[in-house]
Amino acid sequence: MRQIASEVGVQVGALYNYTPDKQTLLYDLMRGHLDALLEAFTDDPTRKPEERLRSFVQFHIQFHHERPDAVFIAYMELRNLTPENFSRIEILRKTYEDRLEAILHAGVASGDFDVPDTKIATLAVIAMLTGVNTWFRAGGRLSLKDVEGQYWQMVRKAVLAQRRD
Amino acid sequence: MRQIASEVGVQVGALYNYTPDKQTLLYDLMRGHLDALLEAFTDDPTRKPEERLRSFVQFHIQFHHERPDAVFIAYMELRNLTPENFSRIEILRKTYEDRLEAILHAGVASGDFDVPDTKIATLAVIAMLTGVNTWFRAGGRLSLKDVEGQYWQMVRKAVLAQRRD
DNA sequence: GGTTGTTTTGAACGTTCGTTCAGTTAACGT
DNA sequence: ACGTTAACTGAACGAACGTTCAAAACAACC
Repeated sequence: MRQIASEVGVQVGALYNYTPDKQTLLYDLMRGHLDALLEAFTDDPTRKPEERLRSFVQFHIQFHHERPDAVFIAYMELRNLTPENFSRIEILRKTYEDRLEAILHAGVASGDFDVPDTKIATLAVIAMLTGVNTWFRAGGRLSLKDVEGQYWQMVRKAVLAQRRD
Repeated sequence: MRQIASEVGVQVGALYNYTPDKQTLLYDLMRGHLDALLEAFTDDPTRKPEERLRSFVQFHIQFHHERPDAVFIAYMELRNLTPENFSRIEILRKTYEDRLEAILHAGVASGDFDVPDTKIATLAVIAMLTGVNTWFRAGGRLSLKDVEGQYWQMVRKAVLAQRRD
């Protein structure tokens, strides 16, 4: 709390005009992040599953890249939530996962995708995409667009139904 | 330190017969985990890249599943290392990544795999596999063998050179 | 059984932490 | 200019933290 106050340029007591306590502040930060995530994501169920998945991959990478601090907190501070707040955050996270799973499910139903278990594929894809935040920094060898393209190709191939031979 | 002492069944002062300070204890835990990881992993460069990759996937999932606490610490406590210790740990982690990258590189060279950038594919695969630890618990709907199989299929398809049509 | 060496205890130290609050300062409509 | 409301300061509180150390307990060997 003292570090936050100092970076904001205020004494620590002043923070308590904005949050009842530290736990609530942490919860509000995470909640705000996940609300923004769910609000920003758009999906058009009338499009082809492959197009919807491509949109998801691009969206996820871009959204997370723009908010490295929020993403870091949302992952690393989970264990400091009270059980009640943890449950609330998990519900939001699950909601987001369900958006991806719906896409994978549609693709399996249409025969475009082939995965044995859409739930597992969902978690695998999200883990893979979120991993970008741990290493990607703008200004390096590759642009974010390059990275998006490469991850999209890997995700696409991983779930696509293979032509039989 | 008091919590560790209490779970060990000892007073807090006694811990300092085993570690000079808390930072060193944390570093030793991480170091031990990564040493064990590198020691346990085996790779046979004379086998086919696809076989080597399959071994890697299976090994990674199994090894991490057997040590949930060590894995948790190795990821969540990174930020509490001093810069010197952080660098040392990063070197070990990079060494492990290089093992996987060597496999992917061999596969690309032989034409079995097709990825634009083996470094990115390496990070993507590891992030995806390590993600298993965040949700898999024995005794659920799927066995660890099932999970290994499904992740292997996704990884395999993601990096495999596609037949052209 | 006594001696030596190793471990553990129990208590204390100086910091840092989250939080509170009386008192001061700033903001603003009238 | 004044009065009211909102925001911030500065100092304090109790608790928890990492660490130290003299004294006590234990272990191992002759």
